[in-house]
Amino acid sequence: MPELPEVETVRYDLNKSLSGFQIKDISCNTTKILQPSLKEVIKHTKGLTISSFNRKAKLLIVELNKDWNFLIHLKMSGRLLIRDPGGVEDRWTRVIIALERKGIIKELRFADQRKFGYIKLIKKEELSDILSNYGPEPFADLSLQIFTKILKSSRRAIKKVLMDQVLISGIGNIYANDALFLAKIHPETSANYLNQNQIKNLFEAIEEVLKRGLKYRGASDNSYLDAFGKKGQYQEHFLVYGKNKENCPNCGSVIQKIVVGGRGTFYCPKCQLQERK
DNA sequence: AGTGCGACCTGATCGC
DNA sequence: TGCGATCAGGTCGCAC
Repeated sequence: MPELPEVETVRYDLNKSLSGFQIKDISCNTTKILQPSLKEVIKHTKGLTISSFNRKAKLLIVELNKDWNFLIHLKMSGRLLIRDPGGVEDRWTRVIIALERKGIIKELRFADQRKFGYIKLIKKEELSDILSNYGPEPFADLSLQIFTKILKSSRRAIKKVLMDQVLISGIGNIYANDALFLAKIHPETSANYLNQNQIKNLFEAIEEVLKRGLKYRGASDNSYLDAFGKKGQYQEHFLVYGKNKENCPNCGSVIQKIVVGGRGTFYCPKCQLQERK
């Protein structure tokens, strides 16, 4: 679930709340989530201070004041929670990072029902190599011109292209569905079949749905919670995602569910006409 | 090379 | 009611 708007919401709040905090201790009850190992991570990071929280695509980057970064991926069910020690329990807590700043003690907890997510300690110098595997970032380096080039170079279904992190950063299943609806494009249309007008509409639709996601602090259709343990609200504003058999908000037709790239895909058969596979 | 698909996990929900 | 099957979706590794 966590896509660009969800990860960005978490990043923003963590950056505001936990920058300048020092790592006092770390615990972990699910070995593979904390990499390379609890022992190694403690050895290199105990006593370091968090400089800032950054983001690339759906990846959260915690910059420490020495030569280290944490890379955190929430995958489907991961949560990062700011808590007071001894306060509420969070189900599925896997890693706890104990933090302190000017006598204030906080915990950053990583909770993940399905254990797909991870916290990985890397050397700062490894970062640019890792980030080079991700495409341009919407609102930053993805321009209409670059977007056009990306679509022209692939015959794959447009929805798969939108969700391919190598080509474009940050778009997942929810926002891909809603952006294609907003642009009135069928999700299985070949990317390189779209004309310039459609490309422009889609480019603008992507920015629009991501902006809505950010405005509503993410979509909590399933397990997503923000850094304070609160739900986002974008699920109240879904256009077609998850609305199988409901009526199209635009024309009233019945929304269809198909599978594209192994993912549930929702569209209006009237507004988003199939053009070419 | 480009593409597609199963595996990784768990819990909620569905169907019989 | 109870139990097994199915579904959810981000990314990696492998197969064609």
